[in-house]
Parts: sequence; C-alpha cells; structure tokens
Amino acid sequence: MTPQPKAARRSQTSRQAILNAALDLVGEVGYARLSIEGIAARAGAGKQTIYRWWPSKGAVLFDALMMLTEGEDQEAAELPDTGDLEADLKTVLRATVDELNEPRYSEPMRALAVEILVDPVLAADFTERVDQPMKELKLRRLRKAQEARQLAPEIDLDVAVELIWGPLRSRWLHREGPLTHEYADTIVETVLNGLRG
Amino acid sequence: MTPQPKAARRSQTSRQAILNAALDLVGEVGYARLSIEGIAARAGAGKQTIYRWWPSKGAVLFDALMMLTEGEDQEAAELPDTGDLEADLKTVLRATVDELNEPRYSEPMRALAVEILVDPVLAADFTERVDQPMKELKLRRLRKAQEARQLAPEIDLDVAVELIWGPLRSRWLHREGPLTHEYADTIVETVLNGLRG
Amino acid sequence: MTPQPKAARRSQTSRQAILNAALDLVGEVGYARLSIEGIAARAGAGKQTIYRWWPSKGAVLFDALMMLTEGEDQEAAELPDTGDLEADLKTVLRATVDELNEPRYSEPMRALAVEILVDPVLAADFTERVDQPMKELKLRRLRKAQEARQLAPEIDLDVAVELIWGPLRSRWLHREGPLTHEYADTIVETVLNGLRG
Amino acid sequence: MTPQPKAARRSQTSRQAILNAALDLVGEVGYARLSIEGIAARAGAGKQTIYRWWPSKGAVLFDALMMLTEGEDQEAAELPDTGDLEADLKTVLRATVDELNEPRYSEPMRALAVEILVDPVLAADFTERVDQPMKELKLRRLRKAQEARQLAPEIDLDVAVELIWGPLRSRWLHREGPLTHEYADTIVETVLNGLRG
DNA sequence: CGGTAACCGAGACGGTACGTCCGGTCTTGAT
DNA sequence: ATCAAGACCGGACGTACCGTCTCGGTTACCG
Repeated sequence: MTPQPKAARRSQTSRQAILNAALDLVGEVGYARLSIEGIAARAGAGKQTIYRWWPSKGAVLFDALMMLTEGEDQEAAELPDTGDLEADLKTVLRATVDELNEPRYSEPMRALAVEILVDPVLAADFTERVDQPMKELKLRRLRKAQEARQLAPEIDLDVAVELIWGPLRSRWLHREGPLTHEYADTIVETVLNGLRG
Repeated sequence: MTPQPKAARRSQTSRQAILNAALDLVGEVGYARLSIEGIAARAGAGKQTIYRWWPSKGAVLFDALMMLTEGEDQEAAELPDTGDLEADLKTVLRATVDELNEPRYSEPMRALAVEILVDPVLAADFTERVDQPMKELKLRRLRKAQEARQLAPEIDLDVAVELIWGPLRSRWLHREGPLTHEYADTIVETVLNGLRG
Repeated sequence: MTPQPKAARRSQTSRQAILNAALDLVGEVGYARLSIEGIAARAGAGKQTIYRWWPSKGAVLFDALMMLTEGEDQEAAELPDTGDLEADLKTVLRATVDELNEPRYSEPMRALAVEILVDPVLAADFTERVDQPMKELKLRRLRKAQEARQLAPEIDLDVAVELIWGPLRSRWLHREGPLTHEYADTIVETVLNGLRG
Repeated sequence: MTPQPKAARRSQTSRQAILNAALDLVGEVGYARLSIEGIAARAGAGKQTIYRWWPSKGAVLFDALMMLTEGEDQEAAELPDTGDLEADLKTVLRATVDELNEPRYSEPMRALAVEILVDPVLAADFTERVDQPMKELKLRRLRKAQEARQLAPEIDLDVAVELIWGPLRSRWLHREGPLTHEYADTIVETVLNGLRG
C-alpha cells in the first residue's frame, strides 16, 4: 500500500515474513479470523511494523497476493488476438475459469474481493494496480474487434466488457454455480449473438 | 431468522425495538461499526434477547430490511407482461435503478449483500426468502417470452437471467458507475441483440 | 477500590483469583514488572474484569494486601496503655520493626507506599482505610499521655506523631539503615528526652 | 550520570538540548508521562544519544536538575554557625521550606525523589552527589554543637540528623501538610527539647 | 387461581483483537 | 566515533465487542 514514511529504510526481511505469514494464516483460518496480531506473531514481527506500512489486514493480504502473481504480469501484456474474437474470448475466459477453480488462490482472492466492496482505500488501490490495467487490455482487444467489424459499431465497449467478463465474476463471487469451460463458452456465445438469437 | 425456541412467548415490543434500533444505527455509523451490543443498548433490550432470536448482526439487519419492505411483496406477484419483452424488461430494470438510487435503503442493503457473500447461513436465508422467489418471477416471464419466440429456443434461461439482471447488480455492488435509466435500457437492448448487432 | 458499578453481581471467585494472582506475581517479578495483563492472565480473568473494579494496578495490590491483613484490624483496636508511655511506644515500634523486616509483606508494601506518593486516588484510599484510623489510635494514646503529664502540655500531638513514627517509616522507605529493636528504642528515648538531654 | 563511553567527543549542544527538553516536558506533562522518546523528539536528538549517556529517564532528569542548581553548591560549603544551634537550625530549615514551596523545582524534585526509592542506580548516584555531601555538612555542624555542649554527649549524630531533617522531608514527600516557617521552628524546638518538655 | 417456566432487562464474565505508546536495540548516512 | 533519524521486535496499555452466563422481575400458560 502507499507508504507514508519514506520507504528507504524498510526491511525487506520483515516485509517478506509478514506477507508469507498472511498467506499462510489466511489459508489456515480464513480471512474472517485473520488478524494483524496473528500475522505479526507468525511473522516474528512487531505489530507496529505492520501498521507502519499497511492500513488494514486487507491491504496486507492484497500485497501478499500481488507478490504471488509477480512476474506473470509482464508476459500477459496483451490479450490473444488470432483474428477470431469469439475464439479468443473463450480462451481468455476459460483461463480465468481455471484460475478461479484453484482454491489455494481463489479463496483469499474472494475474501479480498469482498473486502474491496467495503473498504474504499483498498478499492482504490485495487483499481489502480489490477483492475484498470486489466480493463485497458480488454478494451484494446475489443477495440480491434470493433474496427474489424466483429462488434457492432454502436456498442459501448465499457458495457461490452461488463457483459463479457461480468457474469463469470458474479458467479464466482456469489458462488452461484459451477465455473466450467462450457459456462465460459456459453457466456461468450450468448453475449455475442444476443438472446433473440 | 427462523427462531429456534418456540416463538410463542416472544415479545413483539422487543422485536420491533431491536429492528428499529438496527436500522437507526446502521444509518448512523454504518454496518462495520454496527454491533449487537450497540443495538441492544439502543433498543433498551438485553443482549440475550438478540442472541436468542438471531444468529448474527447480519440476520438482525436482514429482518429489519424485510420489515421495511413488508406488504410490497404481494402487489408485485408477477413481472409485467405487455407482450413486448424489451419494453417490459426496461420497465423492471428502471424500477430497480430507482430503488438502488435511494440511499436510505440502498446503503444498508449493500452492506447486507456483502455480508451474504461471507456468511453462508445468511446466504441461505436470503436465497430462500428473497432471491429464489424473485428468480421464479424472472424465469416465468422469460419462459413466456421464449414460448412467444422473443427469445431463441436454445437459450438457457438461467443464463439469460444472469445476463439481464447481473450487470445492474454488479455496477451497484462494486460501485462501478452511475445507475441510470439509460444504462438499464442499454443493457436490455445489448443483451437482447448481442454485441455483433 | 471504590467501585463504580453496583457491586451486587460481583463475582467473589474472580475477585479472590485476581488478588491472589497479584500477590503471587508481585512476589515473583516485583512491582515494576507487575502488569494488569499479567494479573488477568494468571488469575484466568478477563482484563476488563480488573478494569471494571480497580482503577490501577496499585489499587489491585492495595486490596490484595488489605485482604492479607483482614481480621487483624479488630484485635488491635487500641494501642497498649500500661501507664508507661516510653515502654508502650517501644513495644509498638518494635512490633512495627518486626513487620517491616518480613520481606514477604514488606516488599510489596514498600512498592505500594511509593505508588501512593504518585497516585492521588490511591493516596486518598490509603488515607481513608489505613492511615487515618491508625493515626486516631496514635493520637488517642498520646492524648492520654498528655493528660497524665507524660508529655508537655504545649506539644502539638500531630507533630508528636510525626516525630515518633516518622523516622522508622523514613528508614524503611528510603532503605537508609537497618531496622532493629535498638533503633526503635533509641528513637523513642531521644524524641521523648530531646537532643539536648 | 557517569558516562560509560569516553566522553571526549560528546556533543555539549545535544546534552544541553536534552536536559532542557527534559525540564520543559516534566513541567508540561509530569514525570509519569515523561518519556525518553519524547525528550529526544523535543530536543531534536536521536534516542540513541540519550541511551548512550544516561541509563534511564530518571538519570536524565537528575542531571537536568543538577544543571539548574549548579553554582549554588560552592557558596553553601558550610552550614551557618552563629554559636546558637537552635537559631542556626531554624535558619537552615526555613530556607529548605522556601525551596520546597517553589513548585517549579519542587515538583520534578519530588518525582525524582520517588524514582530514587525505586531505582538503586539512581539512588547510588544521588547519595554520592547530593545526599552524602549534605549529610557531611549537617554532621559537621552538629558535631561542633555537641562539642559545645548544646547536644547531649550520648546522642548518635546520625539519629539526630534524621530527627531534625526527616520530618520536613516526610511532610514534603508525602504531602502530609503545609510547609511553613512555623512548622520548621516547631520541629527544631520540639526535637531539641523533647516531647516531655 | 396459583405455580412455574420461558421471557425479558441488565450487565458481569472470560476472551480476542484492536490500534497506540514506549522501551531498548539496530542500522544508515552525514559531520 | 558521534550524531539525527527512525525502523525494528516486543510488551503492555486501555477499549470495544464477542458470545455465555447469572440474576431478579414479569408475563402468560397450564394444571
């Protein structure tokens, strides 16, 4: 999270220990029973060290999850573009489905997603570091599709993003049904073709 | 919530005072700082009286909100059906938009919606008393549309419900943009016609 | 200490456990390292239970020491009066010397005496429950001596109390020398006869 | 305090700033809330600089108070000796009364006196630098009085010092009554003449 | 119609965690 | 080597609530 003190003297050892402890604990006891006190104890750190650098337990967990995905960001600098929008979207959504079915990451991520609904600071951070960049990628891909006449010209691409990626996120967040490749495919097809068929 | 003890001797005075206190407090301090202790104090009730009849503060707030909407349920026993699916859906979504823009009800409702993501007991209760009945209404209307060839026959109606009502709920829950009548209309049109146009 | 809540529902079990824990701990680690947290843990009590009934760790220890001396108070309802003031005072001071040489009680008592110098609430309580009654006893004995012409009529009895009992307390509090029966005798004799002899 | 490192490179600027900060703060918040951290911050010094040269906050305050009284020590190299012991003692005790009624110095001094009761290192330092020299002065004066037959020959001069100067210190330390010139006179007279008169 | 059992208010209790303060140690870079 | 600055681990603070547990007082049903 955005640190108030100058981060120069920050101990990387402590930082790592804290993030690892947070990940371990959230796996063991779940987000609700995760506590800053517990993280500090597990990490062998003072509580103040956590409060100095993070504003909430959600922020710690966020950084911990970001640490896990470090390095992956660069490779996926662009969404796939084979020229076939429908196929490409299915590829992307199926990959997301696979990620979300990985409980090791998915459960803390769900907890974090919920926390974001409730904590504006965390929400801003998430938007800036994750949501916004991802949305740019999506918009870029859709824009090319629109230029290639695979999307109607009057479509608002922001709405398109919501329609394509929203259903998956909703099912995941609300646990409203199983996340399968078939479901991903259905969403893509239906959204592209419309309900009238 | 479904009471465990025989509800015979239950004091309606207390129940009302508790629900009102919960509503007042959630408006004053927000859901995060709402506490059972606070509700009891405000209501002039003992803590035990709350613990006897509700399993969590979320459950109290849920009942409190249900109390507010009592009576409305019957009138809307069916979604409008003028024969024009698109127009009917716009009517329904616009009405929802209006409700969600009422902060007096919307804010506690959001808090409750978030709690539901995290508390399975509450989730089950919500499904049974609100979500399930609402979904039946929606499915019934869509089924008639499908029979009238206004929806493609191969459409899975569960998916259709997600696509039509999901975006609005998502925008609301994630505060991802303004909820307007125009937005409602756009969603309905786009989902019905598909992105390809 | 003077309790704010109505003491009716107070748990005597907890009270005993807390006072015993305080005594044990002060013996083990000393007053400086005595902590309310530690007392609560040792007593198997919640911290709030201590904070509810006592304003400070000094107050807890005070009550604990008072508990130890309970029952003794009544028997010593009057200082000895054989008619020989000097002998009686020596008896009393020698007894005090013996008490103060008992480290089991003396060490916590010293710590408490120091705390009293610094905490006005504790000081008021000590005055009311210990100091004031003791002083009455002393004054009563001296008044009888003055009536019996064993003390000069112009002597201010408050000053006399200070001169007789002060030196012992000072030596004890400041650890300024050994406390012996001889010392007690010397003080009594010198104060009664004066330095000029 | 006696510095452990070789004091060669010691910054006098820092020393002054720290002692002044300590005095200021003890006046503003009292001894209990005085902290080394606070002193360092107020002095614009690092905490380490304090820990390097003083073993405790009491030691800092002690040095600070010594700094205030620097220069006075030499002039009073001897207690007054007009040949009239009673008059001389009254002079000395009255002067002490005046000092102790100066709250600017008296309050921190009281705090320090209390700390000395509890901290053996501080106590040793105080004895060496203040108490012992003062006692020598007192003993010297009393010895001359004893030689001049103004004190009985069998009097233990250590006890005499306790009896003469003790009551004043006790009243001051325990806040047991007002400190006045009359009180000083009464003590001197009563102790010299004895309670029997 | 009187007894009794559940309810109710009040709030004490053992706990857990909070967020803060400060102690005493340590590291860094500047003088 | 000392200094200002301040991060670090750790212990304790005093507070807020949790969920459980008496305690009397009051209904309201049932024998």
